[in-house]
Amino acid sequence: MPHSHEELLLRVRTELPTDELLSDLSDLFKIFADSTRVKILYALFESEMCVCAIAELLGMTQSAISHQLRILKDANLVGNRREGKTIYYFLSDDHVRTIIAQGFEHLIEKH
Amino acid sequence: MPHSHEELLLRVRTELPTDELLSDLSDLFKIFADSTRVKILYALFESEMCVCAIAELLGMTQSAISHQLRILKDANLVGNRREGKTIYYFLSDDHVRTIIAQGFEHLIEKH
DNA sequence: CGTTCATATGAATTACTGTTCATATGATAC
DNA sequence: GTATCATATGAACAGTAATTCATATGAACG
Repeated sequence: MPHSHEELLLRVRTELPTDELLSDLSDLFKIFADSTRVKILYALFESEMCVCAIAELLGMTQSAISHQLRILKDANLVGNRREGKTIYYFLSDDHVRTIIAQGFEHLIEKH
Repeated sequence: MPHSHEELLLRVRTELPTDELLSDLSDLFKIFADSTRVKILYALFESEMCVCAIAELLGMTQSAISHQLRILKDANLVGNRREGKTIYYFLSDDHVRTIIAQGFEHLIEKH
């Protein structure tokens, strides 16, 4: 330590959220940290889609998409409904849009 | 495929950003997808800090913090300045605050 | 010069994560 | 019932990523 930073450390420590909350926060961002999941979410911006349509859109196997949809659903970012044999997935709320849009803005600004 | 979804696929395909852009986007979120990095960024909300102060604050080794700071710097999320032997890190812009705040809002809303 | 302090870095290890493959579930139609 | 279609799931594999350890850089001070 260059010189005593005790006051700073104390102040920052009191302002810092709990480990649990910060861990939850990074867990949330983990979901957006995979391009397949981002593509799925982006696709659902337009319209609800069934699993096989998403798979065809992204050129990936049904299994891979299904695994990712489970992660998105566990995180409450998407919901689904059954219609016969087909299951349609959709965005569960508009927070997803905002978070992704925010990331996009940052990218664009940094060209 | 349950029945023809060709029109939908075509429409979504045209709206979907390029693979490269979506990949960049998930790469950006990857940086927020680790609790150590989120803690570092959150600490820097308050004030610029030297490496050893961050290490002490988080109770981690200097090496671990240094590795993570490099990642944050490569992503242009933090900058640094030297003052003698000490190197101070700081947030490079306010986009970081916005992105993290947005994530927080989502967490809080979902309790 | 050499020593010390603050930080950076490369390699190794461990832990995690995404995809594939094979198989299971679950609904419809016959 | 059986067959088929859409989806889910578990295990295995491969790639990635965070931390540790040892060491290197680089500045200040004697």
